[in-house]
This record gives sequence, C-alpha cells and structure tokens, in this order.
Amino acid sequence: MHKLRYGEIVSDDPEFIPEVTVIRLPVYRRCLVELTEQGITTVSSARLAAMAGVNAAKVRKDLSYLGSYGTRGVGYDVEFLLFEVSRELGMTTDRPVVIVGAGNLGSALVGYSGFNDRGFPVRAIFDNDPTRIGISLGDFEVMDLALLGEVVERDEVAIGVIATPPGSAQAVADALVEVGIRSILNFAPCILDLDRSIAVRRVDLASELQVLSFYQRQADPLGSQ
Amino acid sequence: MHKLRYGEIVSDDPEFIPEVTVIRLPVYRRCLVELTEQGITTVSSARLAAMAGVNAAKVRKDLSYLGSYGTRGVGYDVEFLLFEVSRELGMTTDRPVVIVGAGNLGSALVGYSGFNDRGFPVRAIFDNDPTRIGISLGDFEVMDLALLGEVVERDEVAIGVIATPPGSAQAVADALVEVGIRSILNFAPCILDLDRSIAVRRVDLASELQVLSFYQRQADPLGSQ
DNA sequence: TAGATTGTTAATCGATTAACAATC
DNA sequence: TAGATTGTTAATCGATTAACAATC
Repeated sequence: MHKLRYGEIVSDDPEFIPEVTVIRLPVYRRCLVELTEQGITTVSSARLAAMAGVNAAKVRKDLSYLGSYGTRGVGYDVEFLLFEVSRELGMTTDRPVVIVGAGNLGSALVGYSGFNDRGFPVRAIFDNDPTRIGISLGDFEVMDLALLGEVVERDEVAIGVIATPPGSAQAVADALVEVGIRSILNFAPCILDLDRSIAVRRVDLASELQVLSFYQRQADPLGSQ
Repeated sequence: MHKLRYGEIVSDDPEFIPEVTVIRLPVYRRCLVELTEQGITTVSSARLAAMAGVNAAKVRKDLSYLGSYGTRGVGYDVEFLLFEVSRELGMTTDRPVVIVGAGNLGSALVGYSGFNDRGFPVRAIFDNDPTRIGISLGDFEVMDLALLGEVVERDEVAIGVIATPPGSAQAVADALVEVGIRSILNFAPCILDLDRSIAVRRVDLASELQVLSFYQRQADPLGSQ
C-alpha cells in the first residue's frame, strides 16, 4: 500500500484527507466528548457545527472523508463517531513524548496534565545546560540531551517537543530526527528545515499575540499609533 | 472612516489584508529580525521566502498588501521593511497582557520571557481558587479574579490570556469582555461564544499533538492500530 | 545597457458552502 | 407517509502561484 507522507498531495487517493480537515478533527472530537459527558447519544451536523463554531455543510464534508458514519434523517451516533474520529487521529494507542528545553516553557509543559490526559504521556525532559541537568521538575529530573537516543529507543517515544530558544531549535530538531523521531511540535519561534517526511507543527505564542495586536490596531488606529 | 472588525470581509477595502497574510506577517518579521542581527541590509523576496518556508510569489503578494516597500532589481531594505511590518502588527506600542488561570500553564506563561520581549508585558495573573490566590509566581502574586476590572483599567490591559480548564473558559471570557478586553488568547480546549467584534486566537496544545498523531498513524498504519 | 527583482495580473488550485437527491 | 438529515455534487469563493511588464 502506498503510504502518505506528511504534506504529500494525493487528492485522488481515496484515503486522502485534506490538512484543513485533519486540523478540525480534534475540535469535533472535543465536542463529541462533551456530548458524551452530557449523556447525549445522537447529534446532527447542525448541532455539532454550532458547538465547533463552523457550518453544518463543512462538518458533513469533513466527516465524509472518514466514511459514511451518519444516518440520514437521524444524525450521527455520538459514541460511534467519537470512536471513529479518535481512531482516525491515531488515539487508540499512546504516543509517548519527550520535551527538549527545560526553561520556563519546557518546565511548564512537563507538568501540563493535558498531554497525559489525551494519550501523550511525557517520558522525559532534556537540556544541554549543565546547570539545569539534574534539576527536579515535578515527577521528572532534567536529563542530559546526550541521553536522548537511549530514552527514545527505550520508551518508544513518538513525538519530540522543542521548547528551546530559537538559536538551538534546528540543532535539536536534527538530533531528534537522528534518533528516529518523525513528529515534532516546535515552540521555538523559527522555521525548521527538515526532510518533508517529518511532520512538524509550530506553536508560536508571540505570533498569536501579534495577530491579536494587528486586529486591535485596525479597530482603534488612533489610540495605538 | 470605516473600522474593520475582526473577521469582517471587505476585500474591496484598499486597507483590507487577508487573515492568512496577517498570520504570516509575524513569520516575516522574525526573519527580518534575524537578518538585522546578521547585519544584512537588503533582502530579496526569494531569500525571505526561503527563510520563512514559503514561496517568493507569496512573499511579494503578502508584502504588497502593506504597500510598495521594495525596489525593483534590488529587493527590500531590511530595516525599513521590519519597521513597516512591525507597525502594521501594531507593535509600535506595548500591549499589556493579563493571564487568567494560575495552574500549570498559567504559571509558565507568567514567567515566559517571550511575551515581554516582544512588547506584550504581563501585568497580572488571576485565579478564582482561594487556595491559589496570594501565591507567588516569580515577580507576581496570584490575584483574585474579582479584581480583574480594576487592574485592566489601571494598567490599560489590551489582551486577556485564558489558561483555565475548559469548563471555566466561557465565564472567564465573558468577564474579560465585560471589563473592556477586546482581544483574547485562549489556551482552553473549547470554542468560545463571543461577539464577532472580539478577536480570539485559540492555541490547543493537545490538538497539535493529535494532528501529529494523525500523520504518524498514516505513515505507519500497522504499528499504530 | 544588461541583469535583477519587484508589483501585479491572470491562471490555477483548493476549500467552502448551497442545494438537493437519497433515505432513514 | 411526512419530516428530518445525511452524503455528495456543483457553484462559489478565496488563496496560491506562474508569468511578465515595469523599473531599478
């Protein structure tokens, strides 16, 4: 079977799911979890759309990429759809995570329960600064980056999180790929140059604030010049 | 003058900049900062594109929304373009920030230097849990959420950051809007229901991991079922 | 002048959404 | 059966990008 690489465009492949749809799947999933908690067993595309903040046609189109999981005249079975979306997102198995960079952000992420709760258990946090190695952060002790390969192999780590300053991010990314990591979540404000087969998601907190700042300036141009 | 609201589509307005372009401006800005640090004074769209990980036509198109700041046959003056992009992003003035929610994530964000460094000084962190109020976090003491309005007015706070569990996020968002905040960065994994005039950016760390998990499952379907 | 590179147009591509037949 | 709602098609909309005249 042909295996899709991250970013590869094969829109006539029957298994192809557009990236914009993939990005919305976690939103739908969260809505379905909420419905389950409320004891609601069936949901229409209109209701799911209202919860997710999108329109109903988009929900139906997005879900149709996964299969025909709805029932005409009725809607979607919440439990079944939640299972299918979770499966599509590869959440039937845990994906262990390591964090590189034990500064403010890394220290926070290592203690962030949202990862563990959703099937992404943190296995270790690394740094290359001798003054940081050995420090205790909750249940973890900051490890020497030199031990990365060992931990990744031992704990079958699937995802590397980069929480270093931008200057070190590329070297860390290369090191992660070197030891076999294929998926990277990058918090450093820089663009990583990696093989197209490596999946990278970037989260840039300052960029988000800058986007808000842009719209604030537009809304009130005089007060902000 | 007609003032653009967040999300309002007025593509024939000569001042209109597509949101996709706005989202890329911080990336270009960071590249320009890097070029400045390297002492490079002129840059072509091709070089800027390579740094930003996009294509040159997109760079030129994006920058053309801001004005004609390049010189044919030469390129863009780095310093001048950096100034113009920064101005467009409303970065000529500081935008004070408050954080609501003093859990793991909020505690980390309050100490994250990336905010302060880029013109978004954190002014306070709030919680409504009596066991957290009064706790010291670096330079800050966790404040009672009841004092939100007072601080926002006194410090002319521009942006509210929500770092609460999803269950409290909507109430916190309503409280922020109530005291005059028009821009919100939401870390809670939920969709906020707010007036369209309020600019909201959502950062969902678990969603990002789920997207990576999706592509990992596609790359290796057998090992991850 | 010759070479380089922008700014912009127009073509292409992909995403969104309205509409409706299928069907529960 | 009548009403509801999906799944999918086709129309629309917007974003990307190739191409090139303008011009430094």
